[in-house]
Amino acid sequence: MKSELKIFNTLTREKETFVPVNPPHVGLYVCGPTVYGDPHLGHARPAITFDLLFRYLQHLHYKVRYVRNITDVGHLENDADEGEDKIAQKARLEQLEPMEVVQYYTERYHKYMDALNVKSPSIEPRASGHIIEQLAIVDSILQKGFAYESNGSVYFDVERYNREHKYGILSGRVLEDLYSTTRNLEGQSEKKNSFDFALWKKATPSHIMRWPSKYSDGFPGWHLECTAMSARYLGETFDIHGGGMDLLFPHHECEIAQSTIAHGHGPARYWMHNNMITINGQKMGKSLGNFITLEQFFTGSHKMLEKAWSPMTIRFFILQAHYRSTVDFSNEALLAAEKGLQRLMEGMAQLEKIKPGNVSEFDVESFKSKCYEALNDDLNSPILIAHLFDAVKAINSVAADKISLTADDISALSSTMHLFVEELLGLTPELKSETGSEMLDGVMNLVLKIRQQAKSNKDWATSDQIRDDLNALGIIVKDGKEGASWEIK
RNA sequence: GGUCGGUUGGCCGAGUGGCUAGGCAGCGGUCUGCAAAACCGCGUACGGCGGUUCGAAUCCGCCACCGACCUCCA
Repeated sequence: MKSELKIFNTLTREKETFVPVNPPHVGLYVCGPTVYGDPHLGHARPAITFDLLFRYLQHLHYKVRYVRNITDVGHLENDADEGEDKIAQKARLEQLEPMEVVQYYTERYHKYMDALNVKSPSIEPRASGHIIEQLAIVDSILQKGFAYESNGSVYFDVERYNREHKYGILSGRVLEDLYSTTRNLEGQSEKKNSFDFALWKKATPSHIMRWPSKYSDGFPGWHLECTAMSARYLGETFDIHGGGMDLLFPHHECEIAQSTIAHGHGPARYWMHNNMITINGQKMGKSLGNFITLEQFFTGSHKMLEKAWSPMTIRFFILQAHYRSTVDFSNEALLAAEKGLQRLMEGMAQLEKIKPGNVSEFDVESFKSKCYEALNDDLNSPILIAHLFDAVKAINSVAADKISLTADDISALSSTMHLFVEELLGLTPELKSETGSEMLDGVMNLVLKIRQQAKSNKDWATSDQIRDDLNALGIIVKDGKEGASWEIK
């Protein structure tokens, strides 16, 4: 039941059974961030999507090498191959060495990915550390006649490529259409066609980030880094290439073209793309100025946020939608996610406390199979979560003495829940109180004991005062069959 | 304009040609000294118009609206 993972391959637009090139090894490459700004909600989506994939593949006993790059050079700010390098621009504006910018935002990115419980990839290579590999690919493509030099820069000849291979197989673009739809921008005279893309760019005198090459002192084109680094660490053919849908064209299309010339074939067998996060139905994007950083989410410091949202709430919110659907942000939706997550985590905690019975009235095996089926079906996390809630309902019913479960089944359910909730979905209980929990436990037990005594004496005034005052302090008292329990809001 | 995708009950969000998605919110009930929590039950939704079919939210066509990509963005 664990086998038969199906994933939607953008290349074929169909769900395909996943078969690795060299089992048990799996090569996974995901386009990482360009580190020139604080990580925002948009960064969380691919990170969490492919984190789930990474975790699941490992669970299936694949030996996964997960490469997620850090783009620290070559990503231009503006129009096609003419703008300022993003890192360089930020460095200029803040009067920093470009690598200071890179260092700072890389650390910020790591910090917030950790908070979201996103596992580190196996390798996190930087574009600037692979200039030699990138230049080798430039040479190779140039030698084979699919690129041309122009004023110290080297451009990929898309028209020539299209004559022998098909340009647009991933995105469904037709080159003829691009003639009319690609913008003709100022200063593109270096290129034969506007849709040609840079493999190597000659640096202007003011450009700080530059490396020597036989073409010019310059820097690599943006699309090249992924081709160079994926080939270096995963080989020229690897299993899965992932990224956001917005990278589908032109970035991934260009990668395929480069790779096809340099290596004789496209880089990956399966292409996976996560959809966008929207705010009020519109894509969240830097250029639109409507993005909310993760820090703002976690602290609530953004005018659109009604309150702070915890990392696990964000993670759960994202996992509650399928990765290929857009997910629309709103405070209301986040509140629903927060409460839902709480219910799930309380169910997990309740599971450790319930008492076994003689019979089982919840089919744990069938539940487990359904959970696997959900993930096997193109990582359908919302369906998985729906099944998890069915289990929570069963757990609560046992706690309420409505149904019963045998000790064996409780144990099996417990390991299944931990597997799917914590290990695979990566949802962990959040520490609500950081200090003095042992002492607090003792104090609370005392307080609740006194309240119980008051209740026994029908001294409702005292018992209610304890409850209400605790509530005002942020501690919720819950009365149950086995006595009262408490938790911090 | 071109290409692609979407339109599901108050909100979010799955989905298969006929069988309850799930969460949040709401309503009724059980439990409770009261409340909270928990449990039980309820709403009978699928953009519009046609078509295929015994039967369609699910297949086809047209229309409307929304979005993404076509320029950097996860």
